[in-house]
Amino acid sequence: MDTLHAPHDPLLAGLNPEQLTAVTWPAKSALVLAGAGSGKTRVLTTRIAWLLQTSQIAPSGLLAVTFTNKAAREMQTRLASLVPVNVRTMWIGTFHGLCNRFLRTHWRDAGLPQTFQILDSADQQSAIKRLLKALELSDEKFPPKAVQGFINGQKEAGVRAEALSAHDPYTKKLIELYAAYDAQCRREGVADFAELLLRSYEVLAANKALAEHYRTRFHHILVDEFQDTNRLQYAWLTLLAGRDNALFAVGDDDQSIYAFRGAEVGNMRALMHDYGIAAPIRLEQNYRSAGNILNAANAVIEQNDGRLGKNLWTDAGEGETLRLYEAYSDGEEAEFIVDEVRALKREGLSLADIAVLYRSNAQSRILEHVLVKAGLSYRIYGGLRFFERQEIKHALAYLRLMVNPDDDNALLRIVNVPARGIGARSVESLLAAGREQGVTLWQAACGSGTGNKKLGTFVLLIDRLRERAEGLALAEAISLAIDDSGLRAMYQEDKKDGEERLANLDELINAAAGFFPDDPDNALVEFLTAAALEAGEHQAEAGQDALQLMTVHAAKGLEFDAVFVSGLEEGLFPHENSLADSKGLQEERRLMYVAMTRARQRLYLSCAQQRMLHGRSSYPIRSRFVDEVPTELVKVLSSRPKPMPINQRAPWLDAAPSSADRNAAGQRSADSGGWRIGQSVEHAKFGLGVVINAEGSGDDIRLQINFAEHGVKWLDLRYAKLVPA
DNA sequence: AGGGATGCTATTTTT
DNA sequence: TAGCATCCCT
Repeated sequence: MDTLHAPHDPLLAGLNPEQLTAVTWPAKSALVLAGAGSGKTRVLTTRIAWLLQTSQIAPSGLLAVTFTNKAAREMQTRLASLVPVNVRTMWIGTFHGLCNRFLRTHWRDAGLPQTFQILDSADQQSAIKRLLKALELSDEKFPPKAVQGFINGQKEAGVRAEALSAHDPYTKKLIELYAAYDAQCRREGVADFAELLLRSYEVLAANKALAEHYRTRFHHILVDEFQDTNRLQYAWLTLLAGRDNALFAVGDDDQSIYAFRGAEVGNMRALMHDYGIAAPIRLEQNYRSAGNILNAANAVIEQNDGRLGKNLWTDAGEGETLRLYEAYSDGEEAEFIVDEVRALKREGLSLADIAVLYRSNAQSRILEHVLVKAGLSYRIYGGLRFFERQEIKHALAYLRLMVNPDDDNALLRIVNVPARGIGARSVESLLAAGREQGVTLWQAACGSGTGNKKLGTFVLLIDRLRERAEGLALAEAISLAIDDSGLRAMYQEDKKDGEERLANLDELINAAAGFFPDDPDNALVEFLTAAALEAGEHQAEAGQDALQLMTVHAAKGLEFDAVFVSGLEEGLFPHENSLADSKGLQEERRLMYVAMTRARQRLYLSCAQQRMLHGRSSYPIRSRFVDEVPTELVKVLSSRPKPMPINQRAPWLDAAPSSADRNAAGQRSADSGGWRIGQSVEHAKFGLGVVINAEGSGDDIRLQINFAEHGVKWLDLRYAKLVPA
């Protein structure tokens, strides 16, 4: 590194000049354009450490915000290794985590119950469904997801229902729904994710003294992944920063891949404008990837416009060229990848250092299929997380009810789980009672008195649980709830997957035993909050060495020795839903950029000429992104002919026997009676090819096949020996 | 209360 | 194609 400029302070040793500039930036706002693999996290944590070490700020005077819990944890861990501070007491966390902390302190100002509970997306959706039912609106006309999107979108723009107006009746109704939903949440003492942010913002905006208090406190505000902030988050940050505090934002506009959920890359320019930042500090030296990979990625991202501008470089040499493989079919693409992974493994790479990336989750299926066949261990990111499991949600619902009985979502979830004779009609009348009296279901259940004996027993159960949990350690309280609610017994009866669910419930008790609350008297509320804000790892650690499979989105922030970017086809990557406007396409290109910059040494690009999509064969063309990579950086591993365009299908093909469907799905079948256009086949003499046309019927069928080595031929099925390939 | 039939849809996802 | 949600029936 640059020893000439590096001061003697060991904290700063080894930083390159740009990193050093960023770390030792004076107490004023800055935007750091941090390219992939440029040491972003290091800069962020080292700056905090430097500010502390040089006594420019006390640990309490600093606010550091990230998007994910993982990033927050990493920052805390690394900071703790640099300077002797208690990172737990510092305001380092996610936007939502910090807002939650704020609201737990200022719950009165925020008009929330002290024990308010947090709705995750699924909870929010069921709350909305319930609301739609209560208002007798068809979820045909008002799809819960759309309503949810509307509400969250407005909240993330900082807009309440009262501030909205519309002329068309549909939007009017949506606004009404938004208002009714918020009223419902208030009644039940719950807050959704966006609400945490908006409410915090509003409390600060409405309370000058409080805002001033925090502004006097937080002289340095640091933000990670700034390109992912939404409007509300930016407003919240600027509110806290005021005029005098330093807003130190780190981000990369080229890695902005979350516009679809409200991220505003424009916040980067806004920050420069609003805080008089003349130019961003650019971190362009990359410590991750070989030169060829960087040059390829640079060439692709250059096709975008409106960039702040950045060019990654490395002094580590060119490394290997990229490899491109064009397969006949999705199945053959998967086989290629698996073969190649095996070869890499033989060369000494461990599977955990290899990743297969794809644009959409559905693509993992075929890869899994081939991996299982090959006996390679793999790990797929995505899917159900721990706190999203049914049995965990059930258990948490009991706990939530103990803490806040007005939580209707929680009550509805478990009022009859396990079955206690409170069926649909009892629930209906309870809902009706609540609606009539304008109270929560719990209040209605208590009020009904002798009306429903079974409901009374349920109320008693919850009350007794609450009393008995008093004074118990967290893990014991949870264990008690699981036992006395009957959940444990219920899963003991369940032959199907009861065993696994019981194991998960025990895991929940374990998690509670290892949970250290800030305030022991408030352990249960804190635990429930943590469960909502941090739903857990995406999948249990596979433990052993396993190939990593994930979407490109999930790969952001990670790196691997070898990376396969698969399914590089028009319509898939870039995805067809993004092709309508250039904004969408440019986000897809950033996605490609993210994918490519995950690789340290070797980068494979692959695509297929035939792919099953929504149950049909499609014949995509190779992604434009592949062609945006300079050819001299790519070694083409295969160049096989594309199937001819299909102008007309033979009528009999559309009524193909079921065996044809199975063949088309990529499974080998002993019965090779049916063939499909686009299907890969193998011929003893001509080798591999693709069916491109057909004629005849019954015994007299002729197929036109495009062979890789021998070109296009017509074959008579009566004589030709063909096998699916 | 749960299982089977039916129908619809089909990116990306953290908190 | 397949996964799901919903509905209807037992």
